[in-house]
Amino acid sequence: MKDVAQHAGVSTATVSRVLNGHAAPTPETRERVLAAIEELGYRPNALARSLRTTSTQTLGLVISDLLNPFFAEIARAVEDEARSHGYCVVIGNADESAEQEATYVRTLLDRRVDGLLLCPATDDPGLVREVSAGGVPLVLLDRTVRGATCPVVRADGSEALTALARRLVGAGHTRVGVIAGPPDTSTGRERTDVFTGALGGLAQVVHGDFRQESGSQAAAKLIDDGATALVAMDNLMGLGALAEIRGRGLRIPHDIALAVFDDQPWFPLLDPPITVVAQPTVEMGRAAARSLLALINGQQPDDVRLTAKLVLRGSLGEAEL
Amino acid sequence: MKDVAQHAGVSTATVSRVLNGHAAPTPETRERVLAAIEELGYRPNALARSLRTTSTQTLGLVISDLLNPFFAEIARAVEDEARSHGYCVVIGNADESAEQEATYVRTLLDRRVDGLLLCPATDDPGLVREVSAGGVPLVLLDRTVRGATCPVVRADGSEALTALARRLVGAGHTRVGVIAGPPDTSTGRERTDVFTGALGGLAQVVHGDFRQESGSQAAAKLIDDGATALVAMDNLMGLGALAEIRGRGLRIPHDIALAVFDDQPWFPLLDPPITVVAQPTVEMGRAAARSLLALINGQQPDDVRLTAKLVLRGSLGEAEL
DNA sequence: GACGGCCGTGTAATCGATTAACTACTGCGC
DNA sequence: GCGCAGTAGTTAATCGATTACACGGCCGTC
Repeated sequence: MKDVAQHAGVSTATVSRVLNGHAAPTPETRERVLAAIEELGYRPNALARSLRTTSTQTLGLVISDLLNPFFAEIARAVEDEARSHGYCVVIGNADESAEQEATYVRTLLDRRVDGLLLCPATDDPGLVREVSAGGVPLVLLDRTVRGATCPVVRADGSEALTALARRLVGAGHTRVGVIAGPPDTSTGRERTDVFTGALGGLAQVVHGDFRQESGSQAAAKLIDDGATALVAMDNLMGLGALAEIRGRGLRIPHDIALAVFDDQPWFPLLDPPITVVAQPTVEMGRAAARSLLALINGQQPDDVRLTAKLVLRGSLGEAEL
Repeated sequence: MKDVAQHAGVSTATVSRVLNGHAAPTPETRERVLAAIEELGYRPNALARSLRTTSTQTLGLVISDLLNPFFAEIARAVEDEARSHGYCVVIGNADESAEQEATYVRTLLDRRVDGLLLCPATDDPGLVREVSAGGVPLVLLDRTVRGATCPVVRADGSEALTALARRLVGAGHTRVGVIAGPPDTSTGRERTDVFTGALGGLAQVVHGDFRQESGSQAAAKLIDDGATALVAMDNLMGLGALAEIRGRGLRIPHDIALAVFDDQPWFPLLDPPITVVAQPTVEMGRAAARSLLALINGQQPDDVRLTAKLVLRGSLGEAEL
């Protein structure tokens, strides 16, 4: 910056003013400064600027698993929304581990992100408190924690799950195997509670960990126990269940029905296409980013609750259509 | 930091030494400082530290599309490798747009990443030159550019594609539709060249843009032109082709054969499972991160060329088995 | 013609760390 | 008792920006 100033025959203050679009500098001075910048290929140091202004124009996003298309879509939406407001997003991959999640959150705080978007790995409010104590704007996404005091953005699947349960009962299923998420996550618990409640005793629950392998294992157990329908509460576990079903040579929906929480672009291409509860991922990501930006600007955004929809496609059998 | 120093009755220099594990401070002093840090909940400001040390312990990664599982896997692998060396990764999503790619690269440079990993959207070496001119360590990943002067990490699919072509010819296919990538990307061109060369005149090529929609359109055109086999040069275009095939009620492999470049976890679950050329994504990501770290440490890593493998699964028909 | 106001720039303090150079103290040998 | 080496800790410069305040020139008014 000093070089630029010297080159243009002005002080660094003037260079800074030109850079930040202040009213002061003469058009002529401005021109000289811009020429010098161009000539020297100068680019301002964002670190120094942030240090001085205490604003990084950066949002932190800590998600549970980048390989899960659900979170990838959310990340993408958050990024789009943030960018359109001049913010940049730094993504942290917690890998469904509370420990790694904490590490990432701290790293992001150390780098002074202007706000943080978090998909908490567990119910534990400890980390959320830590962030709040630091006074950093925080919005929870997809999942919440016990006694959360910050805005939460998530999808409500109750209606869709209730409708799904009704279909299954109506189709005469007697044992519905539920491949549930971890009981220490809000989404894991809530979805399972609503769904088993609506099934009224027909449900048999096995908990997985939101990963493919656990889906296969849970499916195996449930099939062995005589389940006539399987419902996976997350798309990766759904993939695992599907693999197990195929591995055993069972046919959907003839031998067993299947439904999955979270849609995927390839679900409609299976034979039969998979019935799902589809979350509005893009909306969730955008809404979360908007809430966080509002919080950063001193407003108090409300919680956002979007609605997940039941998409019937055929994997439950004719009964559904 | 001043607060901590005051609290512990020492100077900021001493606090800094404790923080950085310097030899100087007495165990007793160290203890007092750590206690003060603990008590005040102090966390060092990474911006200030980086400004002073000119090292951010951060790698930039600019990929073409986060929603493409191929890149998501790479990102994941890069992150793992980087983290294990104490580095953090900032991901930028270029969305297959050269403009957005340039924006991201500049943003990352402004934030003074210690090194940059780039999956270039096009062949154009302009951006690569810009980065090199800035003296920032750079490694190209998956794709290269014309006259690249930096290390490149990629997968070689020639062997697999040649074998694939041989199978198709052997099975008696007369018109093979190739859904190619953009001709201004190295992967798009190379894969197509090798494959059509090996097919010796049986190939009909339509270019897509590495996205699902373009895959469907290309497939439609090729099917209309009487293709008996379709090969998509990227997994998203493969997904699009599959959708088009299903949409027309065609059966694989009876009516048409299909193979895709890039594997996906759900390809084996289709009926029939899809034959693919599988790239070693995790290896690629790790290798790229390692090369970049080597470059940062002043070494001169070689280009890395990994091998993609043909995985036969059934979507080419009995001929393949 | 002198004075007050306004405008474009420059000077210098500041953000929060790191670190070279210096100071103060301890203890040892002669 | 004195000097010297060695060690623990402090002072202050520095990284590259932003910005409050000061300064000097120009113009209009009485």
